[in-house]
Amino acid sequence: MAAAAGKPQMGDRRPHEILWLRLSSFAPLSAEERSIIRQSCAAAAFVPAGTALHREGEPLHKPSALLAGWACRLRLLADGRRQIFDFLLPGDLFGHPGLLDGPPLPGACAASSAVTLTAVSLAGTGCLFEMVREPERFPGLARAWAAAQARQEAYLLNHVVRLGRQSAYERLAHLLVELGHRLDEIGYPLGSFVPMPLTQETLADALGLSVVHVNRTLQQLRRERLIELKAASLRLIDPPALAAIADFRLPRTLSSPG
Amino acid sequence: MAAAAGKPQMGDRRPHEILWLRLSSFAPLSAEERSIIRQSCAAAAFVPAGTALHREGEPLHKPSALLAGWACRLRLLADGRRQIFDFLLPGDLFGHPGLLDGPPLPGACAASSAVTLTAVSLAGTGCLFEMVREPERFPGLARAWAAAQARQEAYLLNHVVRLGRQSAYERLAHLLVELGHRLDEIGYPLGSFVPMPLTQETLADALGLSVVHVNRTLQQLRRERLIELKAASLRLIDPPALAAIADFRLPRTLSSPG
DNA sequence: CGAAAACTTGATCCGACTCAACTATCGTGG
DNA sequence: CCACGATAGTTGAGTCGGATCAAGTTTTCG
Repeated sequence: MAAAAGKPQMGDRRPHEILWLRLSSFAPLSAEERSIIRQSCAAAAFVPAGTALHREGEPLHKPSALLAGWACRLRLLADGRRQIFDFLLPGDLFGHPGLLDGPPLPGACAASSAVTLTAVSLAGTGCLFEMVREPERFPGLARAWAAAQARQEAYLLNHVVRLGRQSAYERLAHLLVELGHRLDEIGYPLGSFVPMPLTQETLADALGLSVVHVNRTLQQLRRERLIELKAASLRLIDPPALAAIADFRLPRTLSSPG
Repeated sequence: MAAAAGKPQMGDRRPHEILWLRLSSFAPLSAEERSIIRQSCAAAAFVPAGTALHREGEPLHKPSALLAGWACRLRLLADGRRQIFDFLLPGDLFGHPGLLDGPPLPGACAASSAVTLTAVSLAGTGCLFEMVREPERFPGLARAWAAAQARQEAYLLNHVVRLGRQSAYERLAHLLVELGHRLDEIGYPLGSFVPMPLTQETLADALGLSVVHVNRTLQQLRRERLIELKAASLRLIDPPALAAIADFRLPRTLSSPG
């Protein structure tokens, strides 16, 4: 499949390009840093859908980056209920412990599991992450990393708002707009058809709803011509309207001209 | 022993001790680092209840530490709904941007507001935080900081689980056990009476419930002799039972012998 | 001591869940 | 290429947890 025909821009370019583009959108990177990134992506690992990347409570190994495919972080309750914390898209980093300090925090354990939702390709956890530990030598990488972190936390806060204070209708609108913006950042323009590999059950586990209710709510969004969703493909027909419904706010984590 | 009579252990010691104890529970600190902490706490600022520490979208200033009193991070929706993300207790750090990288991430804005829930005393945002930016020189401080961060994220994940997949009864049990453990760490033994300055409305805004329902659910917990709650004082009568009800897991973020 | 804030209580309503089919789509092997 | 089972999506009926509305009552504090 690889290219999937209709996909615009750099949906799935050379593995290292997605990571390069993503990180350099957070902070300017030197040529040396760029070459480190390329090197780190050279040995990308392929992982099938439904694989656990790490499990809650396990000591966490090296952090890594998603180059292609989707994954999520989640927790399983004792009685089988599932809660998804966030989604990992191409270009996203994960596996960070407390982060970029010297010795890698011994005894630190993952507070969540991570599972692939589609087939996925992972950056080799090689030199790249040793580098991040030397912020003086690689200031660009270190800053990009920290900014990506901050961004992810902002998304987590969005998620808390959805779960705590929004209706099913608002939650779905909010999440879909958020994903739309994230996909926009990695080359799928907002308002066009973008890949949406999440099943309704996955959406339900993320949004704290039942599958049945996710289904009905999606239909409502379709009926109102706010979204188009078929196969594994989503189009936000009216992003501003969706954002208004959901009280969605772009994370102004950093950069951004004005 | 400063004040307040009935409070056990080091509930409210000299300001710098709480921060010292807290941070050194995360990583061993050198004498030099300790003196930095003391210095930073010397100029503690007093802030009354109900004060905004910072607002969403504002560029964030220096990070700081709570030495006494409670605060919370929250977001306000357009229509007045409120969602509380987490609570800040004595010894907690806040105001972290993306964190401890070199130049302080220009353009980074707070993704949440922070408000004091009681009168509060804040560590002077002086030298302490300049120090954290030089991890090579102050490895203990840097690691403690990162660990505290990781811990806070783990609590945020707990919160997502509560909101997404638990009943009102479970949510309250879960939050109360969590607070119990956090208070235990700062000198209020688990199972004893501890300060609980949160109003039912605050609990409601944290747990995504209505005030009325928080009230009824608290009564159920009292009726079942799981908690005792009066005035601004809470006692977890049966922490294991509460933890079982709530499927509560201690964050094993780091250290801890085993 | 009075007013505001916090907490209770009861009645009613509704958003979302559950249960239980049923249909469509997808991948796979015969 | 089709038959098949499996996975994902759809639909309807009935129920319930928690919201809302509308009084109270108590506590706190100036």
